[in-house]
Amino acid sequence: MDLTDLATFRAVAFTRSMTRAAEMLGTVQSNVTQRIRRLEARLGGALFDRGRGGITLTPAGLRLLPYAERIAVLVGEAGAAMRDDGTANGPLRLGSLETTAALRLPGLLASFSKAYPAVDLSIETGTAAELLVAVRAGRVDLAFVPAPIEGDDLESRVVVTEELVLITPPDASGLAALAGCRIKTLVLRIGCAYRARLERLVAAEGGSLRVMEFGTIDGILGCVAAGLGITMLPRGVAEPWQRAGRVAIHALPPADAMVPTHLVRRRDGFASTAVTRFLSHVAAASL
Amino acid sequence: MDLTDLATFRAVAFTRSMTRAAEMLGTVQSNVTQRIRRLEARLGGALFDRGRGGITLTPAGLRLLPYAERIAVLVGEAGAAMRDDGTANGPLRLGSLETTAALRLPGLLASFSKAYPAVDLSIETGTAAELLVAVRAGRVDLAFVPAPIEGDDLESRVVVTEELVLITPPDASGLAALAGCRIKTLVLRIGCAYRARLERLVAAEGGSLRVMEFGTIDGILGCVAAGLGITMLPRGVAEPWQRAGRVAIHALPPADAMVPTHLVRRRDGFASTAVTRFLSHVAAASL
DNA sequence: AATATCAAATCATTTTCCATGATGGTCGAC
DNA sequence: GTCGACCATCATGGAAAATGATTTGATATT
Repeated sequence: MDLTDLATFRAVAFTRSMTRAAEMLGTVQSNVTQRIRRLEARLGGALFDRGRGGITLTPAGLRLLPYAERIAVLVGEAGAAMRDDGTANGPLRLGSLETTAALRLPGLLASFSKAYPAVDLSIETGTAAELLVAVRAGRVDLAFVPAPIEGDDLESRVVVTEELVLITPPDASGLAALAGCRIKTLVLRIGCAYRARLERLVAAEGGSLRVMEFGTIDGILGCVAAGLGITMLPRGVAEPWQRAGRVAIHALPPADAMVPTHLVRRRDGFASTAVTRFLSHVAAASL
Repeated sequence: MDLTDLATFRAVAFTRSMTRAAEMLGTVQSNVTQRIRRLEARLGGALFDRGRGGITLTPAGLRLLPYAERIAVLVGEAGAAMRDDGTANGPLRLGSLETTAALRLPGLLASFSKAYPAVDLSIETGTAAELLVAVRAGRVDLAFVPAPIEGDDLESRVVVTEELVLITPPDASGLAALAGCRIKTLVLRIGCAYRARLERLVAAEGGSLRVMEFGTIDGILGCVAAGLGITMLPRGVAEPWQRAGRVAIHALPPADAMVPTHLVRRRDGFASTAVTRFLSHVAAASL
């Protein structure tokens, strides 16, 4: 079995087309066909059903796919492990919620980057669910996500606890005003972790929600300031806007408000020196 | 990175010689040299120190080796997973203590083999520690080992509890006779799991041990019968010899005597249909 | 010091393998 | 029917791998 064959297999499974897999891999269709056929011959069974309108994985192919993924991840890590010479260098891929990125990371990354200039930091933002997928797939080394983390293949540590607050236009009253109303709420992304909390809270007060999705935090706050709706964000993100008098902040009952942020990583993944250093850097810094 | 390169790397690391690695792989030395050099060039660092009297792994090579092993295991399992069509067939590799193999397995294997004739059973015997290594390395699918099992990468289930008994020549008295004596004991292998118990027991009575190592259970029992020393084995193994009047069996206090035998497997390993069937077969059978 | 020995590196040659582009076949849409 | 999309097949040039012979280097032996 050849690693190139496995990569080809993954590409075909992903695109469900040999032709598209070929261009994804930067090669020609006949090459893909040949590799797949050879792989099938070697393994002694069909991996794809060639049918009308594209090709689909056979049961055997379905069983092989997760192994192909795991092997690909492992091969990538093998190279990283070998290259790691005990000094913190190379890439360090972080994942984070947009709010965490805006609120907590700038100072942290600046000091870490100053301490370890040889590390290439990169940050990917997304919802908690997306980040966990990325960690599991090995696309990011570490991710900051709000609890809870399920699954024993991941290892996590609470690094900071955010206080979520309700954010309204400056003239609105607090939580009580939610009762019975039909309120427009503004969220960052559809899968946003804070959204569920906001929905629960509003529902508990007898209100109901309409949701608007935004791409940026400033966009949300700007619209709240303009009276378009309400939102729920960490206190630190909203405070500058409050001080400017553009929005009002309303504290929530602690049971609803406190969200621990975990720094999570794959348990069986390779912990590069850069990862190790970052973990202790986070532990030493007070976020 | 090529899988063949990784295989040659493993072979060289294992044999600590390119020449011997070559013959292990069925190729020529120059080929091995070239592959290693190419691998080193691609990964950007030396894997071996070519020094006086053979070659040794560099730190980078040491870091790479466990990945090479894991990838090799995974590739093997990938093939098995793909081939598995839901019927129990193909190889099923079991590990067991010699005593368990003699006492518990014959009936079990006979009935399983009759129920699933397409499964190729093979058994490897060794000490508990050796068996756990074999399970972790993927050399065996399932192993029968005495407790305790440590590590959360393994999954185990108690399948039977053995009663260990003290075995002496027919004319000897029981445990009390150990006090203050210097006794020759007979064990199967140096790392034998029962040995530690025997030592503890004798030490508690104020005796001390000299150990003789044997290759077979019958060898041990024969020597005990001949008055050469004492041993400790599961009751079932010794009973035929007792009935023949050749040895005496002395029960031990239950706290020392009862040893649960676990059936253990890798948690993240691929459970072939044959493995699944064997597990339920064991659960159904009364050992 | 000369040399025998052993293992790895190097080199030239043969062989194998692979990517490519062209072509053919099949199925569905129009 | 014909066109378009898609995969299979085939021949070929080129690249990479395996091979056997040779060289280099280190070590032990006398």
